[in-house]
Amino acid sequence: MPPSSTVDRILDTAEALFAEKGFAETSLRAITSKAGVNLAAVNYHFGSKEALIQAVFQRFLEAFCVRLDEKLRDMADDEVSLEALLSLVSHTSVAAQQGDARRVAIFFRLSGLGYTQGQGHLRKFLRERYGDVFTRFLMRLQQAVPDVSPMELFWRVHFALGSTIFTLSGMDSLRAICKADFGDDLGPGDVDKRLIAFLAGGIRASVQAS
Amino acid sequence: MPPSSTVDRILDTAEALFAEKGFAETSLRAITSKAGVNLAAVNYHFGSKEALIQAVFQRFLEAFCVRLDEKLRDMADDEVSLEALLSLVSHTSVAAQQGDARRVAIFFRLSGLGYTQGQGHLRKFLRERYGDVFTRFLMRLQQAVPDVSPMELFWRVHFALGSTIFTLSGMDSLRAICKADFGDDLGPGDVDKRLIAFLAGGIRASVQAS
DNA sequence: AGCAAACACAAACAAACGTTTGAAACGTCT
DNA sequence: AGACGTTTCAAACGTTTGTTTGTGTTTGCT
Repeated sequence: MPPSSTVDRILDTAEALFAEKGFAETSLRAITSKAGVNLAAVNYHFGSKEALIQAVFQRFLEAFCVRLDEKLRDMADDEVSLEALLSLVSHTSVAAQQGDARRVAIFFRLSGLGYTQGQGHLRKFLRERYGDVFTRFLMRLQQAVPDVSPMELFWRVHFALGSTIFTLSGMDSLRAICKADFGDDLGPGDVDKRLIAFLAGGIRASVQAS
Repeated sequence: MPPSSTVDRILDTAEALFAEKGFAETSLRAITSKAGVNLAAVNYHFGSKEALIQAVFQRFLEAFCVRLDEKLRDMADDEVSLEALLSLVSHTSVAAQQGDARRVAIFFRLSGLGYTQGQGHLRKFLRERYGDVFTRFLMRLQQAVPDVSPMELFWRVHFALGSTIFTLSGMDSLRAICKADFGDDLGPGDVDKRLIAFLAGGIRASVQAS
């Protein structure tokens, strides 16, 4: 095991508990006792609870953004479809978590919480640190749907982001309901396909005259 | 003013503070001091903090569901377009808050928090109490897009719900960004139009072969 | 071996939390 | 007026929170 497994155990446990209960609802004592480390370890290694939250985010986002950026550069100047770009995000998310679909869901759940909770100082942090990757992705999207004006695209991307975060946040519950109501047991990949089709349809929607 | 203005002042203040900071992050002391009432008033009038949260929800949802149900019955067996149904939700939300767009945003922000936070016992409460109105609305949607299978529609409605909650949760921030980046100062109505177009496009998207 | 830095640990800290208490103030009856 | 139920209020309750402290223990370097 790694030289400092305490740090990793804290990060892993915090990630899971934050996603399950939320930030404020998860105490350091719950994290440390479940992780099997001393209570003071959090403040020793991370400084504070808020710094822990940022560290949890950063660990995923770093991996995700690096991989996404690589793939975007690999595409060079190729023309890529809207669906391909959306799938890219999905696949990169999964790959950045070493194929663990459960952790992908956890991360998006965290994103949703972080996006709405916490006065947005987390959002500013993300924008400053990974804003350029996001901008690069946005330009690719614009190439894929040249008929949609930049401002329209801005809004639609955020609409799509909402769907994604919301869906992946509660995917387990939704899949359970789906199975109960329709008898269809969908895998995570099936949901992804449906979501991407929905998002592509929305982003491509013709602008209606007002 | 009403006979019991204490209850209303608590509800109003709690609604705003919950939306701003989240449930766990908002203390009863913050609510009561801002509302200008005694700390013990919450437990006296509502019983507990959790009961307060439910009361805040119920006040809006009751008004919303009653109005939505009325409008749905008024439509009788008319054929209504998908866009018209989505607009109906939007207009009903605004009407149920007496035209106060700020409070509509607050409510959707609360919905988003309630949907992800709190182990879902709030979601169960909503489903039990207002599930039939939701079902009735869903049947109308199905009529509007008969080509989409029921299960597909189930998923797409939840995708749409995610977009809506997420967007209206952070609409103010997004509008500020939009103004800064594009110089376009959109009103809440403009965002609604764009959101509805996006949702309609997504819900109507053709199912792709897998 | 010996020293210093890094880490783990139990214990305690002050602050904030939701909730309860008992008495004061209020309005409404007969 | 007096008595009653309702509401308000300041104060305190017992927990739980994040953080800090002091003291061991381990680790790596010379």
